Amino acid sequence: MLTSRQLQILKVIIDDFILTAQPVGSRYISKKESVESSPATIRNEMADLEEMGFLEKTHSSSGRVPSEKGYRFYVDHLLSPSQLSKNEKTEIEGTFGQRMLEFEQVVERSAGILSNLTNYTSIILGPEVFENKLKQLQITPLNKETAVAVLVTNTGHVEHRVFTIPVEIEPSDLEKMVNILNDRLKGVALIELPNRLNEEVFSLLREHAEHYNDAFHYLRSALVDDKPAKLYVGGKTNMLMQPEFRDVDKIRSIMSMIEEERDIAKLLKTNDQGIQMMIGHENPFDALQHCSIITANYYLGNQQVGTIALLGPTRMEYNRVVALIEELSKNMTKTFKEWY
Amino acid sequence: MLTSRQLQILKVIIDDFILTAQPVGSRYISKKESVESSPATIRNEMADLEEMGFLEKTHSSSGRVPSEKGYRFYVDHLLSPSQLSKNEKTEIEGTFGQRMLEFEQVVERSAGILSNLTNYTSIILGPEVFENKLKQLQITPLNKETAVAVLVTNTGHVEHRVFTIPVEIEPSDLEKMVNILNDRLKGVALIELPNRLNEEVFSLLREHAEHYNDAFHYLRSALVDDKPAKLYVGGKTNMLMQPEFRDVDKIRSIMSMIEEERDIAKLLKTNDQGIQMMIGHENPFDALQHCSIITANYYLGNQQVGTIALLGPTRMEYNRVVALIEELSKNMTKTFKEWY
DNA sequence: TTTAGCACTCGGAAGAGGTGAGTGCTAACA
DNA sequence: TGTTAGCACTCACCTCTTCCGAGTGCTAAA
Repeated sequence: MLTSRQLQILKVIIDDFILTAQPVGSRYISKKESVESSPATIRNEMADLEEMGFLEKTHSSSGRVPSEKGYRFYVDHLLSPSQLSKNEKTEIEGTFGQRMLEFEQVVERSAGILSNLTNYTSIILGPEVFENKLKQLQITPLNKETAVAVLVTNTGHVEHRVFTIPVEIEPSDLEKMVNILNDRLKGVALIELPNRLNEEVFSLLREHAEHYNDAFHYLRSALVDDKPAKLYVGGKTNMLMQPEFRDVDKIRSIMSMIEEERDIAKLLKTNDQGIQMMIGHENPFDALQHCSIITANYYLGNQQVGTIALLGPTRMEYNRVVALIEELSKNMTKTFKEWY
Repeated sequence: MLTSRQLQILKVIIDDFILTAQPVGSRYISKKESVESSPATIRNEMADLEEMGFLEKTHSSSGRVPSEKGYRFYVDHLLSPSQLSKNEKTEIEGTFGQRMLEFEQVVERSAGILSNLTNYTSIILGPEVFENKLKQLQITPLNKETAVAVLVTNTGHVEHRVFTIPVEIEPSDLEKMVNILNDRLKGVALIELPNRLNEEVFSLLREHAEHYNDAFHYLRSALVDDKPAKLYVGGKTNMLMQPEFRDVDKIRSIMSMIEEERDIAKLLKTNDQGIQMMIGHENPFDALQHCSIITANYYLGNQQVGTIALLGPTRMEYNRVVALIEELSKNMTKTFKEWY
């Protein structure tokens, strides 16, 4: 167990290193109000903390730097989420005070706020669209060969897909067909659509007109939804301002990963409640070994639909960031609740 | 006027510098097959070329490096667009050989091809949506207060906007209303919609039901289209591989500009036919002073709708890039032509 | 247990010297 | 008159050394 002096010293070191990115020395710590001891005593304590794995040295005669274990201990035991500053409050209230009607808008602005206020990169994982329920289907012919199917879901999300149609289809037939489809498919989850089409609707359509065999085939392909959850990224260039990422190669691997989307999306997809943190090697990706990721989920009603995350160096302002993310996920959840 | 030997030397220098990013010396040039003279002669010519402003030295005893004027002369007079390589051909044909139905898909893949094959950053400016003509309008109520308006245009583009509705509206009334709107607004350009609504439709709606005063107001706001043309960017991280952009600050200003979108969009918006090039300071933005931008337009029918561009260092493989962009803009134009 | 003192370590800045790729200039040559 | 060989010169870059200072660990005294 750590003594209270060790706790204090560890906290001072991490707090200071987060601010300056410079190794912290014993003399400097001794001058802090919160610590009374002399540099020599502090050196002894630091040596102990290093032995326990909470601190590291960059070279044999340098000051101390937090290890990943140190950060982990810090966020688990020493973290006191800070109050939001006036500036932060006004920015959040200014945005969520406005009436927003579109999901994308809320998410995009949230990502913007998060990256603006932190100088880190914000990543928001959107909802899995395929869980949405169909509210209305519309098919609009574009020319002789193609038509566009538009699906509006219960959450106000709009999907569209262009597909080929058999030449023979008549406008009036099409209308009939769309009516049947709407009648039978309303309320069905998008991912279920192709199946439902098979079971119920096919026979029904067949009764009402010819040539539906072909049409059916094409329509079905149009209704298959294989789009992954969308990723909203804010402040991509913020990473370039962090001193630990002055190295172009490091930055490139991180940015490639963000651009790739797939791995990041997988990483963020959790169902856990509250704030989650991954510090350095706690995530499996080489590119993110010097990064920390803080995530929180947001909800639509009681259902968790997406994740809001912040990507920064392991030397992250955890206390500020945690407060911010908590506040934002609350605001998002609240906004969505008002809609439904 | 330049002698043919000077032309040859200039070409060798630029070709080589584009490949290696290293200053080119006289001894090296003299060993090239295409040049017969001795290093001393070449030095004399190089001194002349420098005096004329086509070459520069990085320091007093370094080899020569092309100046922006040099590049400009090169692309104007020495450029022989290269044949596409087998690799390039298969990648393009592989993509455009598939049947693609959606505009976004074509543009996104084109951007992908361009950045993959070049290691530069590709930027494609989408069409101005507001010029599209309305094909079908649909309004779907989401809850008591909001509805989503979906607009399908003649190009298969789908726009949607959530808007507030007055509480009193009945489903059957809504259907009537949508029918009237579709009847009156089909074929109208999106940007014209709000006006048309004023002139013709308002009175018509009024005759058919009460409460349209309010509904009208909200609907109108939903039909205002202020979205700028969309930007499709591919290979954002490619810039980080160019040796001239090892400097994090340079990269940051370039990436911020791309992320910003507004200035880039303005820069790309041209009506000129054929390939356009901006070399270094020929563009007005500080961040892009060491970049070149090659653009070509693509067409929908005879109408120019968007621009396809490649952003790289001034030391760009102009001959390859020009051939590629030409080929791609042709393929895009052709694909779109088949649709309409 | 704490602290003062001291020798020690190491990164980083500054300077010196050497190397090599490249130049410009001059004078001889075809 | 244009071309070329020869040569002195320049400058980036590398390496080696030196010096400095911030910081350490250890020891012995308080």
